[in-house]
Amino acid sequence: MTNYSSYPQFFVSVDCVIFGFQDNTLKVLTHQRPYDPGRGELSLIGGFVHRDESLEDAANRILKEFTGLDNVYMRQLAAFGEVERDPGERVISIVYYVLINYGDYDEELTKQHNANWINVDELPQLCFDHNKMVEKARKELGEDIKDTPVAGKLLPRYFTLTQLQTLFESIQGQQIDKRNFRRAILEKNYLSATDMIDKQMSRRGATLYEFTNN
Amino acid sequence: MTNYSSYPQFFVSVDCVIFGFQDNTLKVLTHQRPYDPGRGELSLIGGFVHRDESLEDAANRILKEFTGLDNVYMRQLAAFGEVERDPGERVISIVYYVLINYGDYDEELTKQHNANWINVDELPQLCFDHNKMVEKARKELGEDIKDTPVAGKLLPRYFTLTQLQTLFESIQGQQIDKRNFRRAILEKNYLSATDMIDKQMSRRGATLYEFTNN
DNA sequence: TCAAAAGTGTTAAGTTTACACCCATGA
DNA sequence: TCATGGGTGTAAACTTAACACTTTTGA
Repeated sequence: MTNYSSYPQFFVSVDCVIFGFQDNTLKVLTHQRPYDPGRGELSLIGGFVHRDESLEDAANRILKEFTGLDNVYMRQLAAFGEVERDPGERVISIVYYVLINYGDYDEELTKQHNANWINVDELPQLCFDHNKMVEKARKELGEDIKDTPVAGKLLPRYFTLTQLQTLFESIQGQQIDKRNFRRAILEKNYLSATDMIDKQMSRRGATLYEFTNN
Repeated sequence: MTNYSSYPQFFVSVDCVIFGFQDNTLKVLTHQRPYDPGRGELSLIGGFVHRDESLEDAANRILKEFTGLDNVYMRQLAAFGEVERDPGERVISIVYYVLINYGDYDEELTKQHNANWINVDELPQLCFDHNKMVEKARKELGEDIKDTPVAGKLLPRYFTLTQLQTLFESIQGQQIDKRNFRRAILEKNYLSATDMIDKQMSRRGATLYEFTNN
């Protein structure tokens, strides 16, 4: 028979680095921690893992609870397990990074949770080791966006190439040449042009694209 | 006051995918699981996290216990947390991949633990989700070796370029052109030639190299 | 003297970067 | 008609890939 009972057990939480893109800026969803320790400090969206759910299920449940969203793109980033990372009790946290289309989340829910989007480049101090989590997630996202079509997860279904380029620029933190960007991204064949034109940004109007095999 | 006490707690283990390179083959250290569930099945080297140690400390402790080695190169790979991954109890496992020089480990210790090196390409079924762990670790190692000097961790201090190339080939699973390989690896400037010659493999002898800033 | 592994350069193909002007439109 | 963002091609630099012969030496 199994007998692990001489070993210690731990609280296990899931923290989500939820990225959104708005006003040409990469943002992270945070909220004010509603309980001690660290009550009132800024925190990533997280919660404890339940007995009957996998880590990924937990992340999905928490995400749904805070944003109303289902079926969201997420990837596990790392486990954070320093002994004193949570000054209250020993908690081991599994971190996911999550990409959502800014337009999709349920504003009522985020309000209820005191959740707010903060520019990634202007993050204040977050509780515990959450700043490290964001930093790591951002680095990872910067890699992933280069060779997988994840950028689409941060945009509405239809978008212009200029929007997409701005997204890349804000994730990578550097300017990109317009012609080179367009050639490169179109060559990858994840995009298809629609016959719609977006006139929000220019008199001339820009072709709207969408990701195929999203 | 902190009060997490309404949340469940979990056993947390660390599993190590320990890679070694011998006979021109990439190998993984496994052992026979000494307790139920899965007693006698092949398992990665692992153990439970203790209360007062970080995840990385746990990995180091376990590594020392099985191989006698300290200060070993390791990186966290992922957390595995499916509800039923361990058929005995719910256990969340944090996986590290570890690179050691095959010549360095303590053979007495590995014997005591029934540990054995197995060719990565011929792994039989391991217990639980351990095959997945190895697969993921191998993929990761394949990436890391391309742009960081981690290959050195799998080799003795002094080695020939042919040995190094064979190591790359066995990690990447494909042949590499000798001239291109040598040029590329030397350009990276992690290696320095010694004035020693290795005559094990050829009459002529091959220059021994070492990694700088190991 | 020969078998076996070590060592060594060049060319072509492909990829990445840098760079500047015309287009279409609504106000 | 003009201001604004949309759209387009080419050449140079660099990187990667393909390829074959000579060297050294111990048996």
